[in-house]
Amino acid sequence: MTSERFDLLPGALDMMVLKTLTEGAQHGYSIVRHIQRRCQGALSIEEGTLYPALHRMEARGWVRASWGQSDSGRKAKFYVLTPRGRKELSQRVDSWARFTGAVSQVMGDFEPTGAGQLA
Amino acid sequence: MTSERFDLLPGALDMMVLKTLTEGAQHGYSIVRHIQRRCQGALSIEEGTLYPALHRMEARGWVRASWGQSDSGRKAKFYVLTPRGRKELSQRVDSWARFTGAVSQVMGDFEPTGAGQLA
DNA sequence: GGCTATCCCCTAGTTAGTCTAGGTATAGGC
DNA sequence: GCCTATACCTAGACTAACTAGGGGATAGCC
Repeated sequence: MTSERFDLLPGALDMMVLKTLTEGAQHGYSIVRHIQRRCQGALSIEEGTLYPALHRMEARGWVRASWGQSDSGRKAKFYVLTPRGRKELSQRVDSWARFTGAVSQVMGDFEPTGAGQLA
Repeated sequence: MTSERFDLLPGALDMMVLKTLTEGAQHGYSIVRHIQRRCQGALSIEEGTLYPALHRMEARGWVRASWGQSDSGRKAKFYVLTPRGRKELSQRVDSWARFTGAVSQVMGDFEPTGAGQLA
C-alpha cells in the first residue's frame, strides 16, 4: 500500500488467484498469504480487493465456495477451481503473455534503470 | 476489440505513450499508429482512451502540448516530453518490470497453453 | 460539384475493478 | 480482561478504460 502503486493489478489478480487454486482448495486469507509469499512481498493484495474478487469469480462460475475449518480451527470459506475456472485461467495466461509481449515490443530496449535516472 | 481479456492494463498506456515521445514530438493520432505498428496490431488504443490520457498527462506536467502542422499539412497538437515526464517514465518502467516479475513468480512455471504458442 | 475516406481532435456517460476504511467474530497468549 | 492474529465482509470513493458518439479539414474519385 501506498509505498508503491502499480495500478497494474486489474486483470492480473484474478489470474493469480485462479493459479493459486490449482494447488488445491484454499480460503481467502490463505490465498493472500500464498501470493505474497510467492513474490516475496512485492505485491500486496488488500482484503478489500480480494474478497470482492472471489465473489465475482464465484458468480461467474470460476470457483465454488464451501465453509470448512482452517488449520487454526476457525471457520473459513474454502474455494475450489471449477472446470470453467480452469479454462478461464488458461485463457488469461495466454492473454497475459500476449499483452506483456506486445508491451515489451512497444517499449523496445528501454531499460529498467535503478529507480530513476534518466535514459 | 472487445474479445481480448487484457484490453489494456491501467498504467501501461501512459508508459507506452511516454516512451513513444522519447523519440520526438508527436501528435495523438500518430502516437496511436506508432504504438500499433510496434506491436503489430496486438494492442488497439482507442481514441476515446488516448486523448483523455494525453490531457491527464499534460495536467500532471508530464508532457507539454502545442499546435503545429502534421506531415499531411493538417492542424495537429504535438506533445513533447517534459523532464518530469521523463522521470515518470523511468519510474513506470521500473514498476512495470517489478510488477511483471512478481506476477511471473506467482505464476511459476504455469505455461501458456493452446490458444497462443507456448513459452 | 458531391461523395467518401482519411486525418485529427474531442467529450459525456457507462462500466469495471481497486483502494480506503471501516465493521464483525473467534482463538490463543499474556 | 486485553491484545494480536486469523478470517470474513461491505459501502463509498476513485481512477481509468471503453462506448459511442461528435466536429472539422483535406485529398481523391466520380
